[in-house]
Amino acid sequence: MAFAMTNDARRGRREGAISLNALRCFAAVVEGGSISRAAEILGLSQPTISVTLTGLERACGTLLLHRRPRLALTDAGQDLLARARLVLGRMDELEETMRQSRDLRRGSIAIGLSTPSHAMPCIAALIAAHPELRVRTRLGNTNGLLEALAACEVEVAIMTLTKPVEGMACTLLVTQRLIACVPASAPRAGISLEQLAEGPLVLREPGSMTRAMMEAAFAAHDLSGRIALEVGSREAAREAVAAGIGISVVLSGEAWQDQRLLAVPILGEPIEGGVYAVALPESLDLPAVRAFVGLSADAANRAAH
Amino acid sequence: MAFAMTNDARRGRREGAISLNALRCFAAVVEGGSISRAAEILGLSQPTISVTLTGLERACGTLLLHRRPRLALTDAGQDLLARARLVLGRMDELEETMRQSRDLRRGSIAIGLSTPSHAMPCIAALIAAHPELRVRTRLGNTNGLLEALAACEVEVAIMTLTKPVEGMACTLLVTQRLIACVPASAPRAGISLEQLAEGPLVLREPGSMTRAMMEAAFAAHDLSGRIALEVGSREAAREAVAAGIGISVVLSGEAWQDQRLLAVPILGEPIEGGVYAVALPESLDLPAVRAFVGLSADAANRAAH
DNA sequence: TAGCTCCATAGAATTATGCTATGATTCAAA
DNA sequence: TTTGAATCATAGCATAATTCTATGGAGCTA
Repeated sequence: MAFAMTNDARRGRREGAISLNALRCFAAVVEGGSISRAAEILGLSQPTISVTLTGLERACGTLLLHRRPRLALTDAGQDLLARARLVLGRMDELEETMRQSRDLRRGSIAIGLSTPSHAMPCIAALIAAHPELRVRTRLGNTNGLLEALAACEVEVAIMTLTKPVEGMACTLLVTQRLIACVPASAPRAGISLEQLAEGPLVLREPGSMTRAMMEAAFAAHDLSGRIALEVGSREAAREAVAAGIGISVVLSGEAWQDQRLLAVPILGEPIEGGVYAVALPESLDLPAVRAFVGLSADAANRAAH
Repeated sequence: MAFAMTNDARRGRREGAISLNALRCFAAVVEGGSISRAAEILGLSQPTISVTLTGLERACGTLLLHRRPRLALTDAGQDLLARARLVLGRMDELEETMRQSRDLRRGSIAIGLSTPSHAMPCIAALIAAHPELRVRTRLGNTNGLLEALAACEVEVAIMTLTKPVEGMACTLLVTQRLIACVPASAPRAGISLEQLAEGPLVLREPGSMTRAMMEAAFAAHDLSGRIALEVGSREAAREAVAAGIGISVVLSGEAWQDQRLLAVPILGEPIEGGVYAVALPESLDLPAVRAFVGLSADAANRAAH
């Protein structure tokens, strides 16, 4: 053998995997026409490109470009270049996609809500700030929404709670008290807990926080409410009261704008609950959830003024 | 703010680039349905996958999959998965392409040759061993081929040299001597250098190694050949001798099978030259060149027996 | 020949990558 | 309820990859 065995044997070894970095270097070298120019383009030092390129050739098991007399792609280099550009192109798209997701210029969020009148301004703020975000909503009572959160059916929910839920990230938006709702045809200035217990009451189903708060208040005073009708929605409750079936309770912020009804305060110690934005702790790593919670808190602060 | 700021702030940081490795982990986790399973698939440990996945989420700036209650892709995760599979697919193709290039199941080689009768068996061996390799040839004299090699117009060449060329990887295949070629109509048993110098001679153009060897031999003996005709190819020389224009010289292995001609030894010290496989040193990193040189040496060894 | 440009190599510092060991959480069965 | 198995996360450490600066050699130009 007359040819030298200097470093050729080492180069011939097939070792290491092909890295994105190496492909980027290679493409830059071809684009720039020289290793030094590639280093400039990539903002790296010239030796870095040189070494990376050598490593790529080792990984490919073949020379990729002749350095003399001027930079020239070999056959395999030509092949590699086309495919490297394919890979890098898809990679750029992928990164752009993630950038859009992070900036909420893409993607979607499912929001649960038990108190639409509180939730809608928050949702409106979200849509205004991120018009390209797809927003879905789901109505339910507190218990149902907590289950939906645990099952990842919604990412975040606006709901009523007496206190933050263990294991959930709960952001208090506003504090509200329960008020009674009576027919306008039988007006009164206020109503005591005892009078409420006598009913007849129109209450929501178990699982509703309004119902739970009411029952807790009765229990604390050794009372038990006489429930005339159990309803599955706020709308049903409104019509029931308007029809004279009984008295209902509702959060102050959710009082109906209805001529047939009258909102009256419950006398004695106020029965208070909070409207919270609730999410799984890890869901706060979703940019859309983080943005929604933040905007909701802002909206609540603005409304407090 | 009611939600904890444990490690969420850290995760929200946008840092680091997205690596192929991370994408492979992510795809494996989705495919396997769990982090542990993904570790199995990839032959890595479970913590490695866990850490890599967290790093990917940090790089993307968003949660990619919910771990509770069961593994579920987020919106961004769904996006990422599709694009990750695109990138990884192109990457697999790229690696397969390089594997084929390395194994000579793809690609091409340009071979220069000055002595077809020596080169063709080598080329035949190359084609037989690697039928999918595209082979091009180019005929020329020694000087022309050396220039073509330097300009990367051919990757390797089979040519005659008196000694290895500096700066080129030269593999000696066989050693041959010059013989004279006279018309069959004027037969003789041998011819001295002096008789040759008297001519009339039919010689190749400058740049031909046969011509250079002849002139060197004349100069060493203080002779100068009388050139009757300068020709640009071996075929022209053959016809010139057959036509009785003069005497020609040729390497022993290149003697013509022609009834009109007679090969006779040159008396005195033999004028020897070697048939070499020549390439740029770095071109030996091309698998096709390496294979061709190896096969050529093998073919020469076999022929020597 | 002198100077300039370009590429390759060496040695050192920083960063990535991957492992083992271990803790925390969840789910199912005793 | 409690225990055990399974799964994921974290910590600490070792190894490998990446990138730098400094320097040498080769080719081109004035």
